[in-house]
Formats: sequence, C-alpha cells, structure tokens
Amino acid sequence: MGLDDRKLAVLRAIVEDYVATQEPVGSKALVERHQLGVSPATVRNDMAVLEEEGYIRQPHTSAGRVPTDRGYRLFVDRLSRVKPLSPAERRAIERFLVGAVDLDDVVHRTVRLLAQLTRQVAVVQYPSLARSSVRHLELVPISTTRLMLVMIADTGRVEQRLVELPAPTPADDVTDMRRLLNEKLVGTRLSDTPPLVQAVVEESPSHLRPAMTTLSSVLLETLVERHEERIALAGTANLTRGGLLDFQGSLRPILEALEEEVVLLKLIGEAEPSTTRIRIGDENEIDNLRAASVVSTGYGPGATIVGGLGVLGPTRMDYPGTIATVRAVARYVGELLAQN
Amino acid sequence: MGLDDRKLAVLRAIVEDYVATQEPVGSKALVERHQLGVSPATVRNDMAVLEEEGYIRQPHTSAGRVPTDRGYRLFVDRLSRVKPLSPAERRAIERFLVGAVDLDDVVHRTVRLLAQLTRQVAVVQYPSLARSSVRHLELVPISTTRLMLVMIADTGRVEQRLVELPAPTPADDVTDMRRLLNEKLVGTRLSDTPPLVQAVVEESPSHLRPAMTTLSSVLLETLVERHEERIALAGTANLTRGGLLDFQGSLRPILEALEEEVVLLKLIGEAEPSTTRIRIGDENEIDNLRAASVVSTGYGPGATIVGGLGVLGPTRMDYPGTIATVRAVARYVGELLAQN
DNA sequence: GACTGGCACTCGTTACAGTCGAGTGCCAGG
DNA sequence: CCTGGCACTCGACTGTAACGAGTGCCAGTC
Repeated sequence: MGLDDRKLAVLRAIVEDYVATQEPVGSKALVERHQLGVSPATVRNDMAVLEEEGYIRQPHTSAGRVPTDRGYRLFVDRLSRVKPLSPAERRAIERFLVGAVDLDDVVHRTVRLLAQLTRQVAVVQYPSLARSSVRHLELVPISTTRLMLVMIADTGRVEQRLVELPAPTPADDVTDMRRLLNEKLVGTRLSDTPPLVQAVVEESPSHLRPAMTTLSSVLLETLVERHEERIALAGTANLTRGGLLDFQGSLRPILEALEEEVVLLKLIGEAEPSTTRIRIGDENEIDNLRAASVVSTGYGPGATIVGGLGVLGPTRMDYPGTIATVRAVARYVGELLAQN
Repeated sequence: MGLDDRKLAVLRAIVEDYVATQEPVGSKALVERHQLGVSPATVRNDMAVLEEEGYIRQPHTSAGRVPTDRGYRLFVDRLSRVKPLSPAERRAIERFLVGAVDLDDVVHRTVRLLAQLTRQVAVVQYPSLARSSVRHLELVPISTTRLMLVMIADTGRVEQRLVELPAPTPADDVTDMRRLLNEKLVGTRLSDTPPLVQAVVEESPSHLRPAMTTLSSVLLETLVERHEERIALAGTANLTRGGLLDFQGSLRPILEALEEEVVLLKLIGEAEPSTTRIRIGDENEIDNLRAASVVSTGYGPGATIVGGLGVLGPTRMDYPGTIATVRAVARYVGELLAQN
C-alpha cells in the first residue's frame, strides 16, 4: 500500500476542497484549484488507489470523491498542521473572558465563546469535583432540624444540599460539627474524601454522632456520587448550518445525545493527560454520534487538568482550525483559573 | 360573520384531524371520520366561509384545508375542553417527582418530565428571586480579602458569589457583618431588598463601612440584577419529530431562540396570575418563534406564583392534551414546593 | 515505468409531457 | 337550507429524453 507524497497531497486537497465546498470533488476541479503539476487522469489513478485503501469514496458512480472517516483521520494525523489563530480570534478570546466574576460565569462565557468561534456545538465540563480539594464546608441552619450544607472547592465550584437532621440540633452543636468537618476535610482532594468522612464521624463526640452520620451520608452521596459532574452546552443552533447535508439529514440522534449528561461527559471527560482528543465519525463510542466528530481537550490551572472542554460538529469540519481554537480556549481558561 | 354551531364543529374536526394526521383535510374525509350528519358539499360551503373568515386556508388550490393560527386560537378558546390526564400520566408525574432532594433536582426532574409527557420542548424557570424572600445570608471567608457570599432564599434557591474585599478583614468583622446583614434582611422579599441593603450599609459601624459597601454592591448587582433568573430546558430532540414539516423546514430560528435566556424568560415568565397562557404562531412576540406555539403557566406553593414553566411545540400541536399536562405538572410542582 | 490525452460509459440531475386523482366551487333541484 | 352532480384546478407521480460531470481504461509518449 504505497501512498507516495503525491497521493497524500491529493488526499489533502480532497479534504480541503470538500470541507470548503461541501460537494464531492472531481479530478478536474482538483488540478485546477491546486498546483499538483499533473493531469486529471493521473489524479484519477491516485484516487482509485486512495479509494481502494478506504480513504475516500464515491457517493455514486460518476460523482466526485468524498473523504471517509479514515481519510479524515489520516488527514489530521499526517497532513494538517494546526492553523495559527488569527489576531482577531485571539482578541475575541481575551475580550470574552475578562470580567468573569464567577466560576459559573467563566464556564458560561467559555462555552458561548467556543461555540461562536468554531461555529459548532460547544461543551464545557465544570471543574471535576474528583479533581478538586475542599476549601471550606459551611453548615447553615435553616431550622432546628434542617441544615444547608455548602461545600466550596478550590476550583471555585460550590455545591449545596439540604440536610434533614434526625433530631433537633442546637446551634452550638452545629458550630461544633462545622469545626470538626473543616478541621479534618479542608485541603483534602475530594477523591480521597470518603474514608476521611468516615473517620470524622467515628471520632466525633457521641452526642453529635447521629447528626454527623446523616451529614456524612449526604455529603458522600451528593457531593461525590450524584452531582459529581456538571456540564454547560451552547451552539446547538450551529447544527443546522450545512443545510441537513451533514449528519445524514437527521439531527435527531445528535440532539438526543446532547441531552444526556452522561454522554456529554464521555465526550469531553478526558482520559489521557492534556492531549487533544479527536474522534472522527465512526470512532465515536456513542452510536448516536457516528455521523459527527468531536474535538476535545483538558483544561486547568497550570499543568494540572481539572475538566474537559470541546466541540462537536460534522465529520466534514475544519479540523486544523477547530483544533487550534479548542486548544487556545482551553489554555486561556486555564490561565484564568490559575489567577483565582 | 355568522359562525353557526355546525361551522364550529367543522373547524373543530379540521383541527383535530390535521393535528392527528399532519395532512390537509378535505371535505370528504371529514364527513367520513366525524358524524357531522351532512354531505361533503355542505361541509365545503362551510369551509368556504371559514376560509373567508381566516380560520383555515388551503396550502394550494385543490388541496385540503389547514387551520390558520387564528383557527387554532378559536379552537382553544371555544372548541376544546381540557383533556383529563390519563391515570398513566398521573402516575408518571407522581413517580417522577418523588425523591427529589434539592431545588435543582426538582427543576431538572420537572423539565424532563414535561418534555417526556408532552413530547415537546420543555422550559422551567427556577423560582424567581424577585418573588422570594431571604432565608439566610452567609459569609464564608476564603482568605483575608476574599469572601464567599451565599444567599439562601425561602424558595430553596441558593446563590453565591465571590467578593473581593477592599482591605484585609479580620474574622470578627466578618461575623459582625454576617449578623448585621441577617438581622436586617432575613425575611424580606428580594424585590424590596435594595433600599434595605442601602440602610444596612449606612447604619453599620464605620470600620466596617468599606467592606460593607463592596458587599452590598455585589449583593445588589449579582443577586438582584444579573443572575436573577435561571432556566432549565429539555426535550430539544422533540423538535425533530414531525419530520421537518413543522417549523416550515428550519429548526434554526427555534434553536437560536432557545439559546437565549432572555427569550426563554419572556416565553414562560408569566405576567398575569395563574392563568395558562397560550401563544399560537404569530401571536408570539419573538420573531424566531412565529412558527411555534407556547403553552405556559405559573407555579408555586399554594396560590402564590414563584416562577413559570411551559412547553414549546409546533402550532399543530395537541392543545387540550398539552394544556392539561402543563397545568398538572405545575400543580404537582407547587405541592412539592409547599412541602418544603 | 510513469504520465497523459482521448474516449466510451455511467448515472444523477433537469426538463418536459402526460396522466391521475383528491379536492374544490358552483349550480340546479329537492 | 341542504344535496348530488359536474366541470375544473393543480399538485403528485411517471416516463422519457437530453445533459454533463466524472469516471475507468487504454494506447501512446517521454
């Protein structure tokens, strides 16, 4: 399977033209628009080889060629260079992110920015609790038998939950419990918390024991298991660009997938360190997204990663541009988080 | 413009058939499927009148009739009775809403439930802050110059915001400020809060003045102006049912509108007391939604209204069913809130 | 051996004509 | 006021033909 330089050039040209025009590209058009230095007939021969190898295909006989998922994969792996951002984009990113007052604010601005720049669907994961440490725990008495438990993480995330106590609990006891919890838990990573919470309960004076037990179970259940991850989404309207040609005509499966938080997490919850992940069409584990591509990466203050972000679009997308934007946004968000 | 009973019956039949089949309905089919007791020719005459009055129209000559927005309006106002919920639906609602632990949880479950039952896009507004009262204000020291301001409302809403203090502030001062704020503000409606906040600042001892000033401005800005309203959304995938015939072929404007929080608020932020509002097609103030209908209502514990919820779908929707579901869900949510 | 020009072929797209039939409007009669 | 009948309209569908973009293959050239 020799794929010499020219064949690769042909593939690159096909991908670029197809992404730009959205139409199958033929041999003649190719030689006209790119300086390949050979005739259409030669290109046709190359195309035949590329097709045999599965990098491109013909929608019908007597139509031009279209890249396959495999073709895009080869393109992003070997044929494209990450496109530098335009100064305008750079400025847009900076302008967009200054003035954020809040983690919520940062996340919302980021997801909108990403959607706008890439003109695709953007997804941003809130800093993962598992990757955060406890900065402070607060118990706010609502009534004698009810507390609001508020946890503030170093990443800026704040989670709260109403706790129904087994018995009326005086204010002093609440103060004691607050102190106990903070003494033992502040500074610990949330992923390491469960055993510590257990320990706090066991070490607590017996008259606090019942209340502490409820508290701890709520703490574990809510903060570690249930709510663990949050997600923001923007730009779904961008799915309708490309007039129903993308996504083989039906947005249905895509929209369905985007409604499932679990699915979204799988999408952008990064596995490996800070690499940019690119899933093209069939490479997606999620069936509903077999017609889409996802570009995602991790972000966080400095070198640590606390969450993921990315975009989802048609397989026929501008990979170099998208990759550049996703990385740049992730970097800026990381810097922003580092400042807090 | 005499619209006698039979003409109204014809209109009702047209609406019902069109909603069910999604196809223009002709005179012959009508008499077959409904017991009108007259011949197709008579129905045709009635149709001609209905068309003249603007209640129905023909997509093309020699096609059946389709209701106009005006026709739907007449239908919901005078021709339909709210459909009682099926026991199954009733059970679904109850099952879905038990076990909610949180305001967040309630809202999320509600919006999903509503989307599922109506098979349309559901929108739920969080209890409006303007309609809530302060239950508690908490100041959590993060560092000597940083506080987390947490406000808990009686509706269960919790808002927080990071505050950058003008100067390092000792813990005792923070305690004092917390006490001051709570003394003056707990129990007040948030819409009445601004002047009170002002008063608290002015009455506070001079050494707390600078910190209190920043605090109060953050309080006012964030909690009253900016974040005021929150919204949850679900069921966008339902827009793709009805195969692009609804919404005149393009989801674009709808999806765009749904991304704008302001727009959503306008949609379901109710004006009048507890009436159910129905906006059909052109009646929508928002241009992007001229091809859609919105059914919304207020909800809240007991008779008071703290927020709105509703659904958005094609003008060609099952109004009686949708209205019944929206109202029922609103009522259940109200009861749920009343229990807290 | 690699490239090229030429050529026959495929097949989707477009245009046009013709038929079918659902549905209408109108009218004369009960 | 209702009804049956009838002529008419017009979109949907079908079949045919011309068009053309694009291909694969082959013989010829460097």
